[in-house]
Amino acid sequence: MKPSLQMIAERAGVSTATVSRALNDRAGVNPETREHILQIAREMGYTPSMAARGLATSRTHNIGFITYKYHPQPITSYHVEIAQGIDDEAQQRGYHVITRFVDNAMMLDGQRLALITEQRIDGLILVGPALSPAFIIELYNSGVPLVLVDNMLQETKIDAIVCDNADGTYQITQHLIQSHGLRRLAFFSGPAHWFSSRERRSGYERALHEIGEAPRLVFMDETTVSTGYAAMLSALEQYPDLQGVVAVNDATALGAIRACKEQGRRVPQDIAVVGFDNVAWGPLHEPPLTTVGMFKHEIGVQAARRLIDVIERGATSTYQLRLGVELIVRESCGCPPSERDPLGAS
Amino acid sequence: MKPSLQMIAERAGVSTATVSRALNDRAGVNPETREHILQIAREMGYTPSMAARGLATSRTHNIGFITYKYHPQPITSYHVEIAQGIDDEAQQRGYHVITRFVDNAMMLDGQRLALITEQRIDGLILVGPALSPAFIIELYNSGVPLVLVDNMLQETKIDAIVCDNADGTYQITQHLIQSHGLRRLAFFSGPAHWFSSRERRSGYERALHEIGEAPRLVFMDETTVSTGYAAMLSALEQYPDLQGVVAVNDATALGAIRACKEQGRRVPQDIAVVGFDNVAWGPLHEPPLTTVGMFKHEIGVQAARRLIDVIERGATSTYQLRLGVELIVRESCGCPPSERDPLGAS
DNA sequence: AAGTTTATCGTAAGCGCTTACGAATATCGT
DNA sequence: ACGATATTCGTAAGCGCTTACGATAAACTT
Repeated sequence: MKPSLQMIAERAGVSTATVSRALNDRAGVNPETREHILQIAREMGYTPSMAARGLATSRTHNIGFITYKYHPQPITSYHVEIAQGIDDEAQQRGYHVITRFVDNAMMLDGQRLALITEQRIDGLILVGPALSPAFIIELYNSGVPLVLVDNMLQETKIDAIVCDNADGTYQITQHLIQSHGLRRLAFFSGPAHWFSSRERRSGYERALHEIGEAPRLVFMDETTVSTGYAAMLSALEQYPDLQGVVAVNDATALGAIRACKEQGRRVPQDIAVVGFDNVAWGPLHEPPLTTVGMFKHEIGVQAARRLIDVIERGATSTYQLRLGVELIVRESCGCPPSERDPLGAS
Repeated sequence: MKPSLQMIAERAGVSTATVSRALNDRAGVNPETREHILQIAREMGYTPSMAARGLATSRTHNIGFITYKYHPQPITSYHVEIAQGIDDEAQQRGYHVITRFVDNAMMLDGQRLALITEQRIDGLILVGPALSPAFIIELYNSGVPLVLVDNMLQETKIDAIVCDNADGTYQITQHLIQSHGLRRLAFFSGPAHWFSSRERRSGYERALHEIGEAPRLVFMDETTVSTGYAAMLSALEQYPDLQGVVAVNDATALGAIRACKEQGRRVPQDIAVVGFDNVAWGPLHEPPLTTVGMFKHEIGVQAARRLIDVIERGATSTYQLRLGVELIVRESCGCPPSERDPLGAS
């Protein structure tokens, strides 16, 4: 029989109210009796029933982690790392995370998430640029605390944690320009309505603008290996004198490189290709991928931290955090092999 | 104000008991009143509060998904695909999944999971071979329904969903033997106490035994790119006449290939290397990786299905399901390039 | 010393649901 | 037509916790 507040109260010779106060560190209980109660609770191995506490307080100590159900599977461990960051912070603060993958059908026509209507969660973290704005806004309007990750709805005032996408592409484009003397560079962009695509594109454009070069854009409706492959074929045709490609992410960069190889263009000698995300297999690829890394674990931690803060203390103003990124130079940009970390992190 | 059972009862002019019965499809309510009640519930957009229901029934409709917090990040999307399978099945049956990453510290000395003591979940799915048997057994003894994935405790009678590891390595080893005429093959094994390592090793050994060849084993204490790399160096030294390597998973296969390249051994011409897992970047590697694929999504679905069955109907006998695997022939075994699916799935 | 504040703790209601039990009514047998 | 059985539904208790409120006692005031 699992010990209840009731049982502890009897054993300690006090009322359940006092036990509750003692256990929750609330004022109004004598230090001695408090200690006594805690002692007994410890002995009996007491842990509160979250259902009961939730019913009484209408707080669950659960947070939702919503992400898009990519199909096919993306090639990255992106979500896992963010999820770990979230879980680390959540665990530390006594929360638990419920994961839900949503697809397009579920985002349609006001499908309220069961998570919300059943009051299973105190707040939600929405990850990725593929979640539709309509869906996000509807969740927002339902009143649950919300934090966006890797996405931002500019018009609204929804909290968001993103990495500095523009700075990332700016840095990596500059690297191609300054370290390798390349000028005729294309950008392979994802859907224009994706936040990260837009931002990454802007960083690339700024770098090109600074040297007075016209941007060369290729748009893809997804950001996978195959769309990267197709984009490269189209780019080679459209811009015969192309010197390099800044891809919106690593998966498309990889597809692009594959296309180059098949077309007899050597990477990086004939054409440089760089990505964004720093996926785990980047160092193992041939050539090893030059890319921009984001601190995924940290992003998760920050998202959870903000969400829990809002849940517990309420929100005053909007919180939109932009975390820095790191340029990761390997060989696909034209740099020589490096000694350090030839196998990557894992 | 969120509609409650109470409010529906008033509107319908019946008691809450009747509403509850109607909503839960229980017997003892007139078809007409039932329809009337359902109608009103629909109009008011009613969804039950899980906290209240949970308190009354001591069932949460939450299941836990516990996995090891690998560090560094593994190079595979393994967990994500399984998680999606689990979530798909869970969602369909009205369950939600709480994910928790555990590390060695948390598995130590009888740390009861808060998930259990706080009664947040009705059952648990434990994924991966890295969770310690002591930890698993303790959870098991606490009485929560349990399903193991990619792991199995032979002595106990804990439910498990695994893939046919032995058959996988048997098939792939046979492929090296029969299609490529190789005989002097090594197996790179993970920790011997890992279930999947043991099984995979046994398939390899069976294939070698059939041709009367002695097994060549190299043990690694982890199964990462770097341990694969180190294992290859050691194998080349130990077995100068080595013709091929069956690696316990793709990450180690990749590390092994990297080592070969650095040692001036061509893969697959001088030495064949094959893996297990069919990670997403396999087709993009040079050479494209020959490997064994498991149906990760299906594994997740089956695990969730079994778990929920046990939760709802109780367990009679042990359920240990072994799902088939598929041999995926690419080029690292020595086969010629294939036309189909050059970019892989994504 | 009487009134005022403060600390401690119990009483009891309530969170939103489920469910045993019994009452009322309807259906069936003969 | 009368008792026996089945169906429908309300009453009320209870799940394990929190919390407003009030009672009591202790510690201050001037």
